[in-house]
Parts: sequence; C-alpha cells; structure tokens
Amino acid sequence: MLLRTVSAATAETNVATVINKNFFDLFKRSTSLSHLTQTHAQIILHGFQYDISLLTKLTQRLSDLGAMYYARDIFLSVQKPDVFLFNVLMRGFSKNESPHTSLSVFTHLRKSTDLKPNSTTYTYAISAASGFRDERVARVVHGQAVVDGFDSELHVGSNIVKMYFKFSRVEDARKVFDRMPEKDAVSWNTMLSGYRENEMYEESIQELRLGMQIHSLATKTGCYSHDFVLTVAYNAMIHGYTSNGDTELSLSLFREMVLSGARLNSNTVVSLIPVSSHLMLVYAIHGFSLKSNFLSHASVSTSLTTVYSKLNEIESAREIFDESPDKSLASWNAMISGYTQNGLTDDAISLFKEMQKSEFSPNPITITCILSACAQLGTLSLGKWVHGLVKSTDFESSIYVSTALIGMYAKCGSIAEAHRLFDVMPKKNEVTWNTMISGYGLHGHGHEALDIFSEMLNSGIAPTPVTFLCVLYACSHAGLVKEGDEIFSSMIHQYGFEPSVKHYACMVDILGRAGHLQRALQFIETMPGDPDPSVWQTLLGACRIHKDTNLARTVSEKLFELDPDNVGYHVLLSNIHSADRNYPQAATVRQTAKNRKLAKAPGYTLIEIGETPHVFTSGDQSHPQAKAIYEKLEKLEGKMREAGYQPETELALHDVEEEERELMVKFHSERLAIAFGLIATEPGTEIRIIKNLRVCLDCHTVTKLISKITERVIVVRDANRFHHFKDGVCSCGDYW
DNA sequence: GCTTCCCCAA
Repeated sequence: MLLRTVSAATAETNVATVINKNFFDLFKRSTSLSHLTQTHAQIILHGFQYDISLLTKLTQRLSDLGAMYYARDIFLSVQKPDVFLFNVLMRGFSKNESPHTSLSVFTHLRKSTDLKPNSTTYTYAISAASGFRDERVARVVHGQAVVDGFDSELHVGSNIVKMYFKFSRVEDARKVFDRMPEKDAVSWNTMLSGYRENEMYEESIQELRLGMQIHSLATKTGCYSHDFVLTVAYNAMIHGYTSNGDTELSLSLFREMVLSGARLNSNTVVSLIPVSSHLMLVYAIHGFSLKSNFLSHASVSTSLTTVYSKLNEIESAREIFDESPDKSLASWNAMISGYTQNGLTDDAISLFKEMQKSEFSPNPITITCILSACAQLGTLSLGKWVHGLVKSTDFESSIYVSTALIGMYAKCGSIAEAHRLFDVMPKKNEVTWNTMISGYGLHGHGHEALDIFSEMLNSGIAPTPVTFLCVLYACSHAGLVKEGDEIFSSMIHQYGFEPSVKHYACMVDILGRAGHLQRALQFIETMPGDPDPSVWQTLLGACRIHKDTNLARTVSEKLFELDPDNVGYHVLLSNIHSADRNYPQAATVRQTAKNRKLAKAPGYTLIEIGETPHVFTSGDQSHPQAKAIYEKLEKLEGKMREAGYQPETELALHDVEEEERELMVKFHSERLAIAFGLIATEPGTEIRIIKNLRVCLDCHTVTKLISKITERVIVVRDANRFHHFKDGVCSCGDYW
C-alpha cells in the first residue's frame, strides 16, 4: 500500500514535470499577448498557478511584449517571490523605458525583504540607473554594489563601465575597468565602444592594441585564453567605423584583422556590411561569406538582403533570401522591406502572404513594412485588413505601426480616418507629426497642415528638417506663398537649420506654381552651392504650368547638361513646345528622346471594386467588361459635349494628327477606370482611383464634369497628390 | 540584423 502511494506520487511528479515542460514549450511559441493570456489560463486550469518557475517565465515573456501592468500583477500574485522573479521584473521595467520603476523594485528587494541580491540583480539595477538623467542615481547604485561586493564582478563591472561612459565619465569608467580582476570579450568591447561613443578614437585604437598585446602575451605564456577578445574587439571597432560611415578606416581595420591572424566570425561580416556604398564591395563580402560558410547565419544573410535591397539589387537580395537555410523573422522582414522600398509592392504583399503560411508570425516591423506597401499602392481594403490584424494584437502600441497606419489612411484617401487615429494616439513622435502634416499637404489642405504644425510646436515637439519639408510641401500644394516664405525664413533664423537642396526645391515649387517664375529663378541663383537637377526640374514644371517657353528653354538646357539621360526632361520639354503650338520643335525633342531610346513610363490606373483590384492602361481592351466601359464613355461624352465640353489636347502627345490625338486622350487609363467604377458600383457610391502619373488637364476637366453629371464623388490619387471631385468642382482648385 | 515621415518629374 505504502509502495503504491509512493509510486503514485512519483508518477504524479513525472506528470507534473511533463506538463511543466509543455508550458515552457507553449511560452516559446507564444508570440502575442493573446497567446500568453491563453497559456496563463491553461496554467491556472491545470492548477499550476503557484508554480514560481512558470510564473517567472510568464513575467519574462510579458515583459518582452511590453505588457508591464500584467507582468506586475503576476508578480504581486506570488506570495513569496524569489530573487529570480525580482530580477525578471526589474529587467522588464528597464527594457520598457521605466528605469524608475525598475529601481524601486530593486529598493523594495533590498529594504523590505530578506532576500540577497545577486550579481544579475546588480546588472539590471545598473542598467536601470543608466536610464536616469541624473548621474547621482548611478553613483548611489554603484556604491550599493561596492557594499554588497559585486562591483568587480565580471558582468556587473562591465555594466558599471558602460554606465559611466553613458554619462561621459570616461575617467570613472577607466578606474572601474582597471579594478576588474577578470575581463572578457564583453568588457573589452564595452571599453572600446565607450571610447568610441565619446569620440575618443585614439584611445579606442590604443585600447585595441593593448587588447592585442594581452592576447599575444596570453597565447605565448598560456596563462589564460582570451580567444575571442581580439575577434570581438576588432568586430566592435569595424562596426563602429562602419556605422559612422568611415569606409576607409573600417576596411583598413578589416585588413589588419585578417593579417593579425585573428579569427573571423559571422559578426565580422555583419559589422562590415553596411560599408556597402559600392556594389563591388558587397559582391566581395558576399563571396567571402559564401566561402567561409557564413551565409548560413541568419544575421549575415539578413544583412546582405538588406544591403542588396538598398542598392536596388532586388534579385540578388531575393537569391540570398531564398538560399538562406536558417531564416529568421528578421530575414522575412528584410526581404519584405526590400520590396517595399524598391516600389515592388505586389511582391511585398505576396511575400507577406507566404510568410503567414510559414512558421513565423508578423511582428510590428513586418506590419510597418506592409502598411507602407499599402500606402504606396493605395489599397485601402488591404490596409483596413491589416488594421484589423493590428487591433487583434497589441501592435497598436508600437509608435512605428500607428504612424504607418496614419500614413496608410492618408495615402489611401481617408484623411479623416488618419486624423482620427492621430488624435487618439497617446504617444506621438516627430515622425507621427510629420506624417499628419504631409497627409494634409497631399490632400491640398494647406491650412489644416499649418494648424497641425503649430499644434506640434505648442506641444513642445521640436520640428526637424523633414518637418519643414512637409510643411513647405503642404504650402506649395495649397498655393500658400506668403506662409511658405515665412516658414522657410523661420526655419533658418529661428530654428537654425541649414536649408538642404530639398528645401530649396520646395521653395522653388511654391514660387513657381504660384506664377512667380522670376522670383523662383532668382531664388535658385542665390542658393549656396550648385543647384542640382531636382531644383531645375521643379522650375521647369512651373514653366509648363505657366507656359513660359523662353525660361523653359534656358532651364532645359541646364538640365540636359546636368543629366542627359533622364527621360523626364525630354517629355516635359516636348510638352512645353506643344503647349506653345510649336509642333516641329516638340517633334525634334521627342526624336532626340527616341534616338536615345528613352521611353515615357506607361500610365496606369487602379480601381478596387470590393476587394478586387482592376488595373487599366491607356486604350486598354483587355478588361472582360471592356465593351460596356467604352459604351459608357461614349454616352458620357455626349452629355459632356451638350454641356459645352471641348477636349483640350495640348498636353498630350503631339506628333499625331489632331483627331487621333483626341482619341488617345479620350481613353486615358483613368477614364476607363472611372467608367468601370460607374458600371460596377451602386449609384451614389464614392469612386476612388489611383493613377501612377499626374492626371492630365483634359482628364481633370472631364472628371469634374462626370462628377456633376453622375452625381458621384470621385477621389483621384495621382503621382503626387489627391483630387476630390464633387459636383463639377475639384478640391485642388485646379491648382496642381 | 529588419520599421514610420521627406521636393520635383513621368
């Protein structure tokens, strides 16, 4: 009987062990708050709510996801928390930007319990103290570490060194470091990067040499083996120079590293990769990684994917991605982001869908990328779906995600929804404000943009150079010349920002669009340094709007000089000549373009009916309902002619006969999309279309008329702004 | 290691 009881108890213990292990597996796979909540429920259901190891793990995972209130509640539910649980909670608060709370947990541990802090406790206490503004807190915690005898311990010591560097107390950092009896790769690294962050490059390099001497001494005498010190130190140095953009030093250190016989590892490659401004260099690093079998490391392949994407080598990026055997969540994100940044939004979205079938779940970074893709593409339906996904997780708390959501709604035409989200965001950073300002700019709502800007200033957020770009951009699209002028000068005199070429281009745009062509020209002539093509191109655009052929000729000559291979200049200039009815001249320019094998980007328009996107090109016959669409257009045209409409074709292709030219304009992709929208939706429904190029003058007129005839609101996003057509009027006030 | 905002032009 006794025997049976004992074995039953053993069996029970075994079962408990198994279940316990299962919970740890569950934790590992819980990537969202809702997963964790379910796991917690399971723990209670199985009667493990007092199992401190499980609760500690739960606290840790909750902290990782930023759910600190929840984590604290778990902590409070434990009758007798041990020092491990205290440590986990301190780490959580530290990680989630609450160093104050972390330190009060620490104080509670020391003052109100009989537990003894261990070295891990001090590691977290020190990093919490580093998060304070006041370095006196740091000194107090350092003092406590001395009292408890942990200040010279390897990890604590390294953290104290790091902390003093953070407060730029280089001397103190040095003292603590020198007193540490044992040093490892991490502590050396801390010392090196500390010097570097305090811009003491000389000291940093000396330290590296010292590390090398110790290394060689150690190897010779066999006293102790710091095998990785040298590798780690070199990696840290290379990484530092690389991220400072100092390619030369970074590469020469790498060479030195190879010559010194130090072992290279995958981190060496990763440290070197952002050097990358030259494709040849990336190829070299790629080849080297291949030879050394570093490509199997997710960190290496992810870095290479990223750098290839940044150099617009998207196929190479995809190759690396496809061939990397050990993908991480970051690998997927890097590839999706690569597609997004290269404008390959369809590929980004389909890879995202593929990812959802894989073992990886999207994280806030993935969501941010995919929202950016939706914004570029203008697919409101997908954007809304992603928004739903965001709501069901706790990704909304990520400032990146919520900012990207605002951008998505603004760029997909729902400026009101964007503003609603903006209003309820508890924490905004400068990018959030910039997004909202440029959103209003995009819709031509200049005054609203200026309101947001002054709200930003009032709430104490410092504007950045990008903020001024967004504001100036909004001014230019709303014709606010005086305001733009004032803001430009306040940027320089009040905020002390040196205007960049982009700022100058914005000002030229403001002046030029408003018809002040001579002032715009003077503006360019007074700008410091050589104006780049973008500035001239802006002025050329203004010449086109205001039909100033003489200035256009001068400007285009500048442009040919600066950038002879650009298609845009040829097209634009030829359009200017045809606007001037100087067809022979226009034909010459076009011929030049043709001779150089330069082609105009084809225009297309997207319309979503329900969840289905439909894409039209000019004169497109491929749509299943093409016949009905063309009939609809014919009918509409009849009604428009009755209302006195005359086609304006002066900005279209000119090297064809008048009648033929009219035909080509007549079937521009946006008209086909609008006609299809009229057929495929209920009367009264708003029609939203997205065009890759700017809408032409004639199509603009026609859309106004269609909105009146059919009593529909038509929202058009063109290459750089929104037009809301209603009752025969456009929100841009014909100013675009 | 991977993320949000940024002139013009087509």
